[in-house]
This record gives sequence, C-alpha cells and structure tokens, in this order.
Amino acid sequence: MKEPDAIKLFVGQIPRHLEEKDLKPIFEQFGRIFELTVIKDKYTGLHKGCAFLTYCARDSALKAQSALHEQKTLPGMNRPIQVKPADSESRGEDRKLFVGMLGKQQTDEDVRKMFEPFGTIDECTVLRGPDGTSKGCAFVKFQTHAEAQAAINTLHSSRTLPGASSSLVVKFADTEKERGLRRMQQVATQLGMFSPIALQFGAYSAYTQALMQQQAALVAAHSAYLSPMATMAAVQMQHMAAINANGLIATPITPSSAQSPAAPVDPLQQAYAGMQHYTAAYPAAYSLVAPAFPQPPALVAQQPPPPPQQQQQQQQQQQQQREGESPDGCNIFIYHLPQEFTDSEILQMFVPFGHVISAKVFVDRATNQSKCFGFVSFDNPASAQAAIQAMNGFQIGMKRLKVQLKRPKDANRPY
DNA sequence: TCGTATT
Repeated sequence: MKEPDAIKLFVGQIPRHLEEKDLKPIFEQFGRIFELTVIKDKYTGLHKGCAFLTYCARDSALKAQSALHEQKTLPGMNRPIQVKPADSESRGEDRKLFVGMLGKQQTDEDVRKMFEPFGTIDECTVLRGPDGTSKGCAFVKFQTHAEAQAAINTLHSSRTLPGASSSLVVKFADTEKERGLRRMQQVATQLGMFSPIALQFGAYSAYTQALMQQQAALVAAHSAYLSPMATMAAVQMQHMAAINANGLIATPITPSSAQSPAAPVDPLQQAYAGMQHYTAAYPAAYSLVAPAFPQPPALVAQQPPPPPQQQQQQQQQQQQQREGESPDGCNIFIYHLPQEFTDSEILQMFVPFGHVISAKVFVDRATNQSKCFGFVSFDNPASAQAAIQAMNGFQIGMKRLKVQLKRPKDANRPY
C-alpha cells in the first residue's frame, strides 16, 4: 500500500475551511495518496490550518514538495503553501548546526557557501533582530548527521570573521528540550519584572492593599458569569493581596487618586486601570510570584466543566468556534508587547476582560523570538472593547501597549 | 504593526 521509504509531509498555510475532501484533488495529481489528515485541536476540534500527507510512493512526495512548497498560495491565504517533510520524519536536531561568531554583514547565502562543501543543506538561516540586523549567528541544517559533523570538524574555530569578536563557532544546535530549559530560565529571571500580574501585584504599598482586595472580590464576583479563567485571575489577585499582607513594599509612580471617576466604571477595568500606576520595586517577588504562572496554553478544553446551567451556552460557543475564527469585533491586536511575553502572559493580561478564545504572540519562525505583537480573541465584542479601554496605553517598562481591534480580514481589499 | 500551524 505504501512504500517503506515513503515520506510523511507537513502541509501548511491551508485555509481553515478546507477539509480532507477539498485538499485531496490538489495533491492527487502527484500520485496516489496513502493518508491525508487535517490537523485539528485535540480538544476543540478546531482546524489548525495545516495537515499531514503521505503518498504511497516516496517519489510522489518529492514531486509534490518541489511543485508546491512556497510555489503557490491557496485562496484566502497571504503566504504560500508549505509542503515539506513533517518534523517527525527527520528528528532534525542531530543534523542541525548552530553557527556563532559570524560577521554582522554575512547573509544566508554567504553562510550557505561556507557550509556547502560538507554536504547537502536543507536550511540555512541567519538569525536577525526585529530591525533586520544580523545577530551574528545562524542555523544550518544538513541532510545527514555525518555531513554536519564534518562541517564542525573543519570549520569550528577555524577562523575569525571580520567584525566578529572571536573565532567561528560551529556546534550542534540545541535540542528542543535544551531550548525549553533555557527559555524557562530566562522567564524565571524576568518574571518579576515583566509579567503583568507581578508588575502590578509584585510589590505595592499598604495604601493600595484595601483597594486590591476589594477589586479582587469584584473580579471574583464577575467571574461567576465570565469564565473560569477570570476566576483564576481573581484567585491570583487574592493570593497577591495575601502576599502583600506579609510586608512587601511598593513604589507608586503616579498618584492613583485619579481613579475615582464620577460615573460608575466596570470593576474589571478598574482592576487594571487602577493598578497601572504601580511598578515592581524589588526583585524578591520572583519566588512568590513564579509558581502562580505556569498555566496550560489551551484555553477552552482545559477549563473545569461549567455548572449545568452554563453548559448549553458553552456548547453553543464551541460550535461557533469550530465554524471559524472569532467574528470581527471580538479580536484585538496588541503591539509593543515586551519581548519576553509569550501566549501565556498575554492570556494572563487579558483574561479579566472576558472569555478568551485564543491568545497568541506572533513569533518569528526562524528565530523563535517574539515580534512584540499579538492577538487575543474574545467570544464577544463587549469584552474586546473593555480590554481595549482598559489596556490601550498601559505602561510596561518604558513602553505603552497599543491595543486596538484587529483589522477585519477584508480591510485592505478595494471594494 | 494584523494569526507559522507538526497527529
């Protein structure tokens, strides 16, 4: 049925409304398909915009890859289709090199030329910062481990490139696990400074304590009809209020007397708006704050089951989601996020405003670095508006968040 | 500065 050396392909940039039966005709022209599966969220069944494809014949896969990968764009997509061996096919890590101490001006092509003599290169990417300047390092993936090893043997420490401070580094790239560990350490170091909750609760004066507790109670009350995630946020607030009672210090940088508007204001907004005037003043909050943070990235599925009277409504919501993205007006765009923020942190930041369908920081594909913007989708426009009202202009460090409605998909289409 | 996703 399938050749033993068949290749499982990953197919990306598929419109989310296309199912297996719609995709089949596109791929069948390259050969008989053994298996084609649209990738869906394990819990919600949401179409993830990609698929796995295995042809009976290895040759069909190679043909499809060269004919389609980056070659054409499916209707409604703004990037070309991806057709390449699935991650599971390669294990990649034992043939992927990290190259350090490059000169800043060297391009992908320059690096490729340097490594070409050692074998066939699958990928070659110089890492670049948000402004496009080289970070002086690159990833080079060979087809085999032996080729990669040969490149290390010959090139590592072999020379010092112009503009580099020491000799060329050529080593196997970190594995997924090593990378995860490294990231965790970074997060742990910076949590107290940058996490929105820590930012606001990590340290504050006795002056705000009563306010905190009151707001926590208000949020808790709201959360009864908002979402379990909001409840979690409220619990965190109460947790932090308790920590405060244990004698932490804070530095108000702006008088918060402005927080007594004549008209009644949504307490959720107050909870955030009233707190943005405080900044963490001491580093020791990390150990207290950090345990509150690890949170499951999945939103809908991992929440505890709602009380019976909410279940029907919840099911309706999930069915709506399956049909597609949140409707226009429910999705917000956030810019000027701190570099360190991940999906989890923006989720934390916006969950007090309603039921979050998704929270996504845009990450550079090549570097895994945040591009400092992201999206949060709510299940209703009012939540999105509340989030914008409360969080647009919210100061984090030296920057202010820009929070606005995500442009509708057809925004730049002429008429 | 507007959704890159890996059973």
